[in-house]
Amino acid sequence: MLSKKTKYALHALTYLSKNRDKGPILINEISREYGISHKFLENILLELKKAGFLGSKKGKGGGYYMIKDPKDVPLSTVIRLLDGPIALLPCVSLNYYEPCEECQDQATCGLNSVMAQVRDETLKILKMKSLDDILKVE
Amino acid sequence: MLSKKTKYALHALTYLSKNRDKGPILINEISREYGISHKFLENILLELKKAGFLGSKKGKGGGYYMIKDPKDVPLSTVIRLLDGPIALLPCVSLNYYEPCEECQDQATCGLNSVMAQVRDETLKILKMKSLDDILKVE
DNA sequence: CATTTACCCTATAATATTGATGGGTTTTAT
DNA sequence: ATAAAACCCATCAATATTATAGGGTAAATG
Repeated sequence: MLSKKTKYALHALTYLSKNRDKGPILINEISREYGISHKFLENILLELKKAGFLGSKKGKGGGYYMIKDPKDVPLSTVIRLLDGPIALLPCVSLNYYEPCEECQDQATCGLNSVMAQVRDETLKILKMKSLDDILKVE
Repeated sequence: MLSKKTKYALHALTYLSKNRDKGPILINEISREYGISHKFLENILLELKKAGFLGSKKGKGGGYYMIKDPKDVPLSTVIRLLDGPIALLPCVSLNYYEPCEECQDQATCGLNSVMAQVRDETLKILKMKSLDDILKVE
């Protein structure tokens, strides 16, 4: 399941995408819009900025704004950033790999190969689908 | 990510599948084999029994044993039983559906439709693959 | 200079999930 | 009758998640 953090991030990103022409947008505006606590959202937006999706401007008239084209923000990247691994097992995670303690031989582990398949199919979709694809209505 | 509970369940099931000819098998034997606490495993085996995968016999010479053919135990069923929903959003879960608070219109929600796709592809694999498929070596 | 607003850090608490434990009951074989 | 083992109940411990709060600093605007 996606965490609220990730959902909030996606909400914020879609909101900022829809309002790209309006210049910097206040944290407060977004948090009010979606009922997210100001401070919690602050952290999320900061992460999104550090990841290169958003820009920001301080001081009066400041706020956050999209840097990237929504088409260039795959859902997989957002989910990984906020939620971590997409894979169902650490031993099949591409970005957060860890060997599994129990299984002796990964190459011949039946579960490993099934979960690698699941990961591949999931990623195929989440990499293809971008922010732009969920903008329609939301 | 799969919980330890689910992983333990899969381990127990594969162990019992491999030893189907040996009659009832002690909780202790399985817990020693995989380093799972006896009590925790007890709960898991009980759930698997109630779900109809396992049978049990009390008293001396008792233990747990497979009832179903491993071919008839899809991974999706085991995961759902122990871990709950497979979907990434409650609003696209087939077995644990809940509407999402934020989104106004599910029919036109872009995220909903993407996650439904992911669910479908994931389920396609996890329904097709059974316990039997992960028995090879493990 | 004063105000605004993002930025950064810490801490806390409430809640949920996950994993583990302890103690006792019932069934069964010998 | 005794011992073995599943069964059942309650609770706790550890961890992660979600959210809130407070304090301040830095930059930009007017």
